[in-house]
Amino acid sequence: MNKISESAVRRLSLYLRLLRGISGEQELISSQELAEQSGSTSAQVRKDLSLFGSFGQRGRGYSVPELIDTLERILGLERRWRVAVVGVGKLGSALLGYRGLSERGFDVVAAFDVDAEKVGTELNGIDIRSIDSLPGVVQERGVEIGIIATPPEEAERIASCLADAGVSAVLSFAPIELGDRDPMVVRTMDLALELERLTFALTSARNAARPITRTGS
Amino acid sequence: MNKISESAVRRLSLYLRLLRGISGEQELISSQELAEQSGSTSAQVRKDLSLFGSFGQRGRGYSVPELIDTLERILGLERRWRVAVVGVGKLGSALLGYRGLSERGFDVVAAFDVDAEKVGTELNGIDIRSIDSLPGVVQERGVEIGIIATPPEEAERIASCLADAGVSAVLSFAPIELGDRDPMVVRTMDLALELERLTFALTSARNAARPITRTGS
DNA sequence: GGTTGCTTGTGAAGGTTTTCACAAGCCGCC
DNA sequence: GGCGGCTTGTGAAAACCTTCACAAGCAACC
Repeated sequence: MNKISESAVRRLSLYLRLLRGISGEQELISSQELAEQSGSTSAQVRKDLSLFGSFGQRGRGYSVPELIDTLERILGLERRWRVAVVGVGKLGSALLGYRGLSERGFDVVAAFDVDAEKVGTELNGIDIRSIDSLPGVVQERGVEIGIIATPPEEAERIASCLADAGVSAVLSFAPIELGDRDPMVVRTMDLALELERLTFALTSARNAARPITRTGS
Repeated sequence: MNKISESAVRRLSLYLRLLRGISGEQELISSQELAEQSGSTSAQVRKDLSLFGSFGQRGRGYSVPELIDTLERILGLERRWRVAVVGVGKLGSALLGYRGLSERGFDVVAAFDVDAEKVGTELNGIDIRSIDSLPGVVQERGVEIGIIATPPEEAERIASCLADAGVSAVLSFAPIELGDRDPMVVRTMDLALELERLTFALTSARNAARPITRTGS
């Protein structure tokens, strides 16, 4: 199979989310409609889907339930995934209670923290365990994906720990670059970086008028 | 000025974060070093920077402090930005207490919620106000960026409300598509969508072997 | 059954981003 | 001052992604 671009995958996820939202209300959907809802173009939608096969009916459009099934299959969502949250600070706690995860097929089955005060307590039905017990718990509960919500200083160590424990993928909220740990897939979400993309957009019009020059002498 | 791609902006933010991390330890850095740390290539680094001018010294590399200044200028970070958090649930509370924001130049100066129980209380030094008072507070405190951390049902209304109040940009955590509200810049962070990118990566090798076919008859 | 209207799937064209490769330029040393 | 080692900045090439445009195919209606 050809390599699928990151942007295509992102759009496929988006289509799926939109389709689930209209499921039941509508039997068929055209690439045009899906394009409007996703802020894309109908050609793009068709191209994205055609990367994986032919799912539509010419003259009619795509069957909503079938397309949902297909996209779930493509994205690996025909089953649920077991997730562990590492770092039960404010962000970690928020994630433990986030319904949006289980609604989309992700079950948080474990939580870890270094803080001895937290270890042993329970939050949203998940017992908080110490980092030391991570390898054992990951194996027992079949954790496949880790979410790192620790301070940045610890993220590197936690990533190694998760990799050693056999976790396949990690989503990190720590604003540091985590080195590759093949075959574990790592992705970082940096909130401030996303805000910086906004400030760039807000500022770039102004910069266009007065080009950036070096500071100092 | 030529249009700058989203991916270039993302990388520039990343370079800046890395440079700040080594500031003081090192006077000069080569595109090669920056590439290694950011998981890119030296040619890419040089191209990204050359989009805005010539900041390096041939044979030596880039001055770390100068490059930090330059990147801050490019990204619009030579000044601090005033941010409001809308929705003080678990995620919103986590954001109000997140030091990573102020460290990177973003000051949370206001917080809003619909819950009458929360309105009037204070969290991390920020008073929580009702949504009704949003337009006034936004204007008084000069809020420029909004962060939407409400349930998805409310996100659309809040986005309109922020746009009407004159906020220039919004980062939303609600997993729904927010329509364009020109000239307000809107960006959505969907946690589950990021996890889906991971499950796609984990699954795609398998799918390559047995192509996706339509379900049903 | 033929005609009309609509929508998919897809080669080809067009556009954008990344990579390549090298001249230009800086530094330090002899 | 000239040479050698190193690194930038940048055209050109390659790779990649998006848009275009149209044949192929479905459905409904006469």
